[in-house]
Formats: sequence, C-alpha cells, structure tokens
Amino acid sequence: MLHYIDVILPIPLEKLFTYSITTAESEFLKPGMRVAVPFGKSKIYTGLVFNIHQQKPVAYDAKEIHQILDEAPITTANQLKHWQWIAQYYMCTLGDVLRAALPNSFLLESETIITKNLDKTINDEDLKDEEFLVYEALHHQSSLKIQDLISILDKKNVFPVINALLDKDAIVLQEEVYEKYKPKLVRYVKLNPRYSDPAKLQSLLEELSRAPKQRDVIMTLFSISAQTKKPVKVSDLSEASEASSTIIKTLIDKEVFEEYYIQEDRVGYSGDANEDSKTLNNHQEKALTEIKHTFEQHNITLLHGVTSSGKTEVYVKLIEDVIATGKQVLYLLPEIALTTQLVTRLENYFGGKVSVYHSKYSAHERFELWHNVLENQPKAQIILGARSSIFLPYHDLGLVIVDEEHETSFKQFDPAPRYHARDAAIVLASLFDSKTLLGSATPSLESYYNVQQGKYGLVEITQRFNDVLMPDIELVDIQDKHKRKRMNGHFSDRLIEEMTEALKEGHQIILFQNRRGFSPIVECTTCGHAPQCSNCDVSLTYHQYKNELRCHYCGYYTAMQKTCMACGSVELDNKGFGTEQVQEEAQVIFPEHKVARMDLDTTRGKFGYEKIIRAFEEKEIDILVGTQMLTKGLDFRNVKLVGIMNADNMLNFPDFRAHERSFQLMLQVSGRAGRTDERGKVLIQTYNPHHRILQQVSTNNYAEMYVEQIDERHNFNYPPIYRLIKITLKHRDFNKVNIGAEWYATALRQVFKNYILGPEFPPVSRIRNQFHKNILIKIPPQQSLGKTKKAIAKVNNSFLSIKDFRSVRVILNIDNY
DNA sequence: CAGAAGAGTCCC
DNA sequence: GGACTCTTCTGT
Repeated sequence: MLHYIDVILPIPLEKLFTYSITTAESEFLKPGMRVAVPFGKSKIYTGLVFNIHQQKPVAYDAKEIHQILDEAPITTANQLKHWQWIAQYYMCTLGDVLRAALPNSFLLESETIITKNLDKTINDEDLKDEEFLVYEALHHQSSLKIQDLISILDKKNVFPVINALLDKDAIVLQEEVYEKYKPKLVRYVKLNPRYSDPAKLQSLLEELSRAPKQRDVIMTLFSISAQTKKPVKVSDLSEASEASSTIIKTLIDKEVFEEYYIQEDRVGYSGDANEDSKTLNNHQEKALTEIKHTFEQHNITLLHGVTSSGKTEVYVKLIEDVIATGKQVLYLLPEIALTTQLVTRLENYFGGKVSVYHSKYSAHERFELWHNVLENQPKAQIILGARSSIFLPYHDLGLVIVDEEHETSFKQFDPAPRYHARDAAIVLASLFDSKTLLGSATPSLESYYNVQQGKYGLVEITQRFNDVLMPDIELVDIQDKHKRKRMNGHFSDRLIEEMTEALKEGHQIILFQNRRGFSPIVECTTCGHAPQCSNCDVSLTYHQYKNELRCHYCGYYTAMQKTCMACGSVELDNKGFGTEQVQEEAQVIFPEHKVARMDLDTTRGKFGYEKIIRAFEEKEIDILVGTQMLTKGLDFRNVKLVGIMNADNMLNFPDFRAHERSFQLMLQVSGRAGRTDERGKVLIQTYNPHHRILQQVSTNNYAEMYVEQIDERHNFNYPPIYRLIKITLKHRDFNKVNIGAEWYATALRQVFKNYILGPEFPPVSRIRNQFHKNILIKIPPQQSLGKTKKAIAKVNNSFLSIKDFRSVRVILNIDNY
C-alpha cells in the first residue's frame, strides 16, 4: 500500500503539497508534525503534515520526504481548524497562516553549503578571476554559504560562478538543514561519586592542602548544597567561593568535580503568587455575577466599564474560576500595554502560572512557551499576550479575555494573514466551546452593535473604583481665545492657569497631542472648518501634487479652495503641529519644571518606553507630552490634569471612524486624570466646542455617541452595518497599476454593481517605488460573505490569468478597519 | 555578442 | 516566496 501526506508549506500558495511516505512513516506520522521536504530543484523546506492518505496523485509523481522533524505533533487539531478558518475568512493561504503562527525556530530551511571537491585537483590557470577568488577562499575556510560568496564577489547574482565551478568539478554543493532551536543550558557541578566515601574525601582534602583555593571551592560546594539541597550552578559556586572559572576547571580536569548541564526555561515568571486577589466592591461583584449570568445565554459578553472601574479585578476572579478547573486562559492585550504594569499585577496574583507572549520575545523564548502551552503545563495556564498569541497550541482553553477590545492594533495589516485578533480569538474560543469576554471603557461600535443585535451579552460598570469621581471635562474654545489674543503658542490661558495650579499643588500633568497622518489637512485658522466630502462623512485631504482636495473613501475630489468655504477667510492652514512643538512651548512657559515627551521617537529603544514611565511614576517628570501611546492602560496615581492640545485634528482625520476613534482616544486619555481620591480635570482645546463628539466626551455619554455614529454608518453604508473589503494593487509601473485596477474594478462591478468604490490612489500612492491603488467593496448586511468572497476570488483568478497583470501584486484585506 | 538586469514559470 | 530559465537591454 502506498502512503501519502499532504503538507502545508510556509509559502503563499493556495495548494497543499503531496509527498510519498513509507508504510513505517505512515504509522508514525500524525497531522501536526513537521517534516523536511524537498521543494523545487534544490531547496528543502519545513512543512506541516495536514493529513495522511492513500490517494496517489494523478498529475505528477510525489517526491519522498526528506526527514521527519518531530516525535509528536506540535500543533493540535483545533489549531488546524482555527488556521483554516483564518485562511478562509481572511482570504489568505494556509501557508501564510503557518508562517505567522509558528515561531521562527520551528521553520527550518536548508542552506546551500559549498565545499571544495577533494577528489580533483584544479589548476589555478583554469579558473577565471571570480572563480579563483571563490576557490581560493575555500583553501582558508572548509565551507562557504551563498551569502559568503555574495560578499566575497561583491555582487548579487553568484550562480553563474557557482555553475562554472561545478562544471569544472572544483566544488561540491550540499543542502544542510539546521535545527535553529538551541536549549538554554546551564552548567552545574557535583562532586565525583568516587569521593562519596568519607575516607577517600579526607585523603583528597589532605592532598589538596597545598592548593588552598581548590580546597576552598570544594568546601563551598558542600556548604551551598547543604543549604539549598539543590544542584549547584557553576556560576553560583564561582561567585560564593570567589574562585575563578580556571580553578573550577582544574578540579573538573582532575576529575574531582563532574560537570553536567541542565536545560533551563527562558520563559515564565519564576516568583510565586504573593498577593491574594482583591475583594471586589459592590459594582464589581455585581458585574461578575452578571457576566456569569450572560455567559449562560451568550458565548461572548462585552464588559463596558468606565476608566479605572477595576475591570482587571473582575477578570482575575473569572480567571481564578477557570484555572481551578485545570483549563487554560488567553488574555489578549494590545502589544504596547503588555510592557507595563498589568503584567506585574497579574504575576502577583497568579505567580508562575502566567506566561507572557509578544513580538519582542526572542525566537527561543517563543519556542519554549509554545511547548509549555502544548503540554498544558501549569506555568503556561494563563497566557497574557498580544495578537499573535491566538496562534498558540492551546490544549484546553477555558476562557478568552480581550482587554481594550476597541484597540485597532488588534488588526494585522501586513503581511498576510490580515486578521483581527479579537474576531479570531472569538472563533478560537468557540472551537473549545468556551466563552469570550471583551472589555473596554469605550467599546468599538461593532462590538456594541453586536450587543444591540443580541449576539453578545452586555455588562456595565458605571462607577470608578473607590467611587472616585469621573474627571471634570472642560472644553476650551481656542478660536475665541485666538480672537482675544489669549493664546500663548498652542496653550490657551485656561490651560496655563490649570497647569500652574496643578504644578503648585505638586501634581503631574499629561498633555496629549495626536499627530497621526502624513498628508496635511486643510483647516481654516479663523473658524476651524475643514472641507468635508459630499458623499462620505470624512474630511477631505489636501493633495499638493494636483492642488486638489480628495476623499480617500469614494474618490470624490475638488480643486483646492483659496478661501474657507464656511467663513470666507483666506487664512487656510494646512499643517498640524506635533508633540515636539508642544514640549518645547511647555518648557518655555514652565521653565522650572521638567517636561518630557513620549511618542514613537522617544520610545524607540528597547526600554525607552519603560524608562519614561518609570521616571514619570517616580515623579521625576512634571509634565508628560505624548501621543495615543499614553492611552494604553497606564495607571498613574498622581496625575491631576490632562490637556488635549487640539481635538480637531483627530476629528478631521479622513476615515469613517474618525469620530468613533476620537471619542475613544479622548475618553481614554481623560481616564488618566485623577485615579485616586482627588477629582481629575481635563481640558480639551478645540476650534469647535459644539462638535457633537466633544459634547459627548465631556458628558461621558457613550450611549448617545453610539446612537449618532451608528446612524451615520447606516446613512453612509459603513461598518458595522455594511462590511468592507479592501483590495490593493501594487506594481512599480504606474500605468500597469492604473489599467489593472480599472480592469479589476470593472470586473467587480459586473457582480457587485455600485457597491464598488474606486479605484483610488491612497494618500501615499508610491511606497518603495511601488504604486498602490485601492478598490473598496461594501457588502450589504443581507449579502452572504462567503459568496462575496467566492466572487472576489473568481475575479482575482481571471485577473491573474491575464498575462499583462500577472506581475501586479494583489492584496485582499477583509474587514480592513 | 557578452554579460547583466528584468520578466516569467513552476514548485508536489 | 524564490530558484531557475528565458528575454531583453546596454554598451564596445
């Protein structure tokens, strides 16, 4: 009987690949194990066994596998199901998902190794210059890699040289596969068992009477092992005895000591739980009961709790219940919030049961955590992770928590799979028949909409912890302040007053300035009006190269206005201001106080972020200026005042979610104010104090914001009512992109009529010498998503079968928000 | 008429 | 995605 396996390869190809295996291999292999397989003429790739069968492929001869890499599956059946869902839903290949899911160290690739052919002597005269260089190098080094050749010859294409040398039988090629993972080994020593006899030990010590240092080391070893009753690390011994490693080495060489290695875990918190979970207050207790109650009818519940209402303590109680049953918990957070206080808090509650997983972790750490999760080890019972932790091999997942559910960073934009971790986590939980809890102070419209539709349960906490009052939010009309000359740079007199007072009382201040977006928007300096698109609810963007105002969502455009359309003023401003300027001005106004800045530029280093936060916590900084980074779940005790420098540039951001995002951002920053007993103060500077969103922020009226925004989404056919799929075409040839995009959009219009928008150039239409063009598909609620995707796939296939377009890169982004 | 850069093809 | 091959371009 012939046996075959279908294998997922980590390349963006639709198909699985079939290889033949022996009967013995077929008995050993299981889905989820890795195999090394030859692919193409010379490469060896790591593939994941998808299934095992006996159907001989008809169109080709299956190759044999090269090697089996695992003794047991490294992925679970549920995981493969989950990956299939992701591939199908987000329209990418299983290979894309595999590549994103597996830690790099699982995916071995072969490397071509060049060695000298020892069976043949070559005359140097027979070789050309470049060939000689390579051959010469092989005299000094026994083997070379392709990369070495590239640097030796200083050019990209080295294959002609290799081929020439091969022809002359001068070299031999070999494909080598490296195991990338190396366990972290720690060196230990123990006394050679031959000295366990006290008499022999006595004579040894006497022998060493002339080597007091060595004797010393032996005595120290005794005392350490007597104290700790554990194996003794070389590093500890050397430190305790103050002996250099050479002395220990001598003892090992003399066979007095035996050295050995123990594999050590890189991941996981080594401390114990040192804090009991807090007793919940009435509001939290009520929320907890309600969550459990809604879980009886809903698989997903949204916990809407105002900032510092103590959502975390509620999660902790839920987690306690789940881990008591031996199941695992996934706690998802936006990447940036992970580097901070929350991790420590959870480690204090749960000790060694918490493992953290995010992109800053090394390949080795990821590898180890993967195994801990797979083997359902207690130390990985609670996974605290960023979006990629949905890919871990959960054995028995009992609960998923998505904290800060509204955060847009849960969506991956590049590369494929372009998944949304919140949505993918919900699917993951359902594969385990488990529940998902979404938490936020400012839920995303789509989640709240799902509540309204009866899909999710809802639990609310409206009181802050310890009944701290919500901050007092005041809107400052800077248009009026400008008129009356009450502005000092970007600071209104009100803001300066409040800052002066807060500083005098020894409180800290956060100034928030969002400087997202590259293309400047046009804003009237007199009335603050920004031109709007007539078809969509977004601001128009100024495009310098054509002197036009454009909408990025429907393609509407108009010539740049010379005067403001609302008030006729000629003073149009098209550049915003950033955190740097705010910092500078604040320092001038308050020269005796320390002003610091927190944004992408100042937090670039590995610990840059922590450093600033620690300095702020320790009150080394009085005024912290920052971008939305400040909103990510930070908890500062001493902040009394939050100043939002300019609310308008957020509100005018050209995106259909600008209003929702502004509301969320402003409420989140406001939440940083007054977290202890004193009531915080928030000042929002704006040209437009009557803007509905600002009114809703100042009254903390989520419900009203929701109703109005949903209404707009209804009117303009945007999510969550409609769904969106964005198709991006990329090519270095401007015309090819244009013609291709036109063809693509026309083909889509045949199926979807006027639900196709574009093709449109994005605000930055050329990146890395590639021109981009976008097509947007709006999908009405009653339209089947599955059928829509099938239709898109069909259009996509015919597009790629046209010779001229084959080189155009097409990116499909499902739910591109 | 090289030699190299660019486009096209297929991988089991 | 990338190794390999076929095609076209550039310059003496």
